[in-house]
Amino acid sequence: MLVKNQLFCEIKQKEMDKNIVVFNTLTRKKEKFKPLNPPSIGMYVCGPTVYGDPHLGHARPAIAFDLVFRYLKHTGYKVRYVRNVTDVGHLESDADEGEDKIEKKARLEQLEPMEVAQYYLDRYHLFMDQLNVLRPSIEPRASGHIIEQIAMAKKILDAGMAYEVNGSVYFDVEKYNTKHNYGKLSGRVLEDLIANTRNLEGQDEKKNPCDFALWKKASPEHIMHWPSPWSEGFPGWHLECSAMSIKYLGEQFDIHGGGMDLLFPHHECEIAQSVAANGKESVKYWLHNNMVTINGQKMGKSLGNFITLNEFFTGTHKSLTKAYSPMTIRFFILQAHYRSTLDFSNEALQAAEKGLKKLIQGMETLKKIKPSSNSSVDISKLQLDCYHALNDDFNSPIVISNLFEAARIINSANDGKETLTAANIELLKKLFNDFAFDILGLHDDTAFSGNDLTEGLMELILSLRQNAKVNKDFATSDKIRDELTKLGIAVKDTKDGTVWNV
RNA sequence: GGUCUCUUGGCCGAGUGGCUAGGCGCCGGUCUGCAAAACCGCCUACUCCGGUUCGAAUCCGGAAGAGACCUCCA
Repeated sequence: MLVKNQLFCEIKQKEMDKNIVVFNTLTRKKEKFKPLNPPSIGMYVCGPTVYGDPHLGHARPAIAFDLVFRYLKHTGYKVRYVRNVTDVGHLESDADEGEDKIEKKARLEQLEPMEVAQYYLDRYHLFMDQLNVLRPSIEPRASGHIIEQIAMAKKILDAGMAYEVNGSVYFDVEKYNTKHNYGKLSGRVLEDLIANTRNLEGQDEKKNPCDFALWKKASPEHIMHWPSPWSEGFPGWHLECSAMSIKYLGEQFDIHGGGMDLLFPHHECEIAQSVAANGKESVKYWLHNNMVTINGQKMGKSLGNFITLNEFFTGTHKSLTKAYSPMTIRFFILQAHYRSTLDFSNEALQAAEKGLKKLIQGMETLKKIKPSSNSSVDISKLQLDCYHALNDDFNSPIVISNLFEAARIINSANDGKETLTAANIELLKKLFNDFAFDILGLHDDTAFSGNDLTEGLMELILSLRQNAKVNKDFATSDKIRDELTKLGIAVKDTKDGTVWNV
């Protein structure tokens, strides 16, 4: 019976994996997902620039593409997932006069640039691990691929699509656009771009304000620089992703992901670079996640309205009424479709926290359900609906709604209002294992304690002790103090009230 | 200013040309020493104005509002 059931599931699964549909930004339509070389899939996602603590906005693409990675693997594909680390290269065009971001921070803190990058990369890993985001197959660093980037810039120069000025190399957008379409991904028209691009200082080297740097000559105060045929310098903003994706996934690969804010110019430039260097586009499906908003506005570095993951986990940001566990954050993000904006609020986060708890408890309750000889529910429909939802552009909210329905069935069965057969129970277990744990990557961290839990508990214990003292129940009040002492917590009654420390 | 996107009930959020997710919250009930949990019920929405249609919240046009990108950003 059980074997038969599993077989049925496997067959169903094979049917399902051929029907994945993804929204391709390139065509602005949902398209049938057909890998270039099944069962292998190449996926590249733009990773973090490691010069600050990761915030809620960084969790969105990490989790969105973690879901894609997990689901594609679940359906039997062999996925090579590459996510880069930007530890050099992003120019700042404002008052900093082209100073490298990593470097700027380094000078402020009197550290080696690589020391700063390493520190924040470690922080990034720490928080992503807590969010149960799987590590990518390869995590290449831009600083480790200078040679590849120089080689690609050379190819673009050889193709006549770039020019050198004073040791810097720029991509010739206008020339490229005579043969190809610069703007095909973002839907922009070059003439409009030229008319609307701001003229920033220090850009007189460029033929056209739209041209972007492939290689930039380092100014004397620049400490991060590498030798190249053109100058001691550093690679331009967009080159690393093109060079590294092609190096590890080939000249053509299946999926390229990233935040919608990278669509232009970053991803547009990647396409131009690939076409100029290799004569063909490298990406088949472009997937973009939407932004996390706060008070209706994008949460981001530049606006300074971001809340770091560390602040969420400890409840230490002024906008937070409490600490939220990593799984609460993960669940909160998965409750919205990856292409929709997601608005942060304490209320929404608390709703996510309670909802997740309900699911986790449903799974626990399932363990004690006694099987009946007949069934009053159809579990396989829930399973099928979950597959349909994921096949339809990774619709996690629908999956979650089906899991809630499963939890409702479990609770009702526990109340004797529904009946479940042994097969039903097995299927429910499989449902939670596959979708909640394996694909959505959720697990039980309800015991997670933020700093405020200890504070709250101590406040409670000490108020009970105070009550005992007021009632002259000194046996109880002394017992509380002695037991706390045994636990390593010192309690002292001062004239300003009771204080404690570990 | 240019390009694009969005507007769903108290909140968060799916989705569809007719069968009107889900969570949280509120209220009522069952249960309960009290509470919690659980279950049942309730609150039934789609910015506005036109049009197409037997029928639109869903398609088309217009208006208003919000946002993203055009500069580093996930």
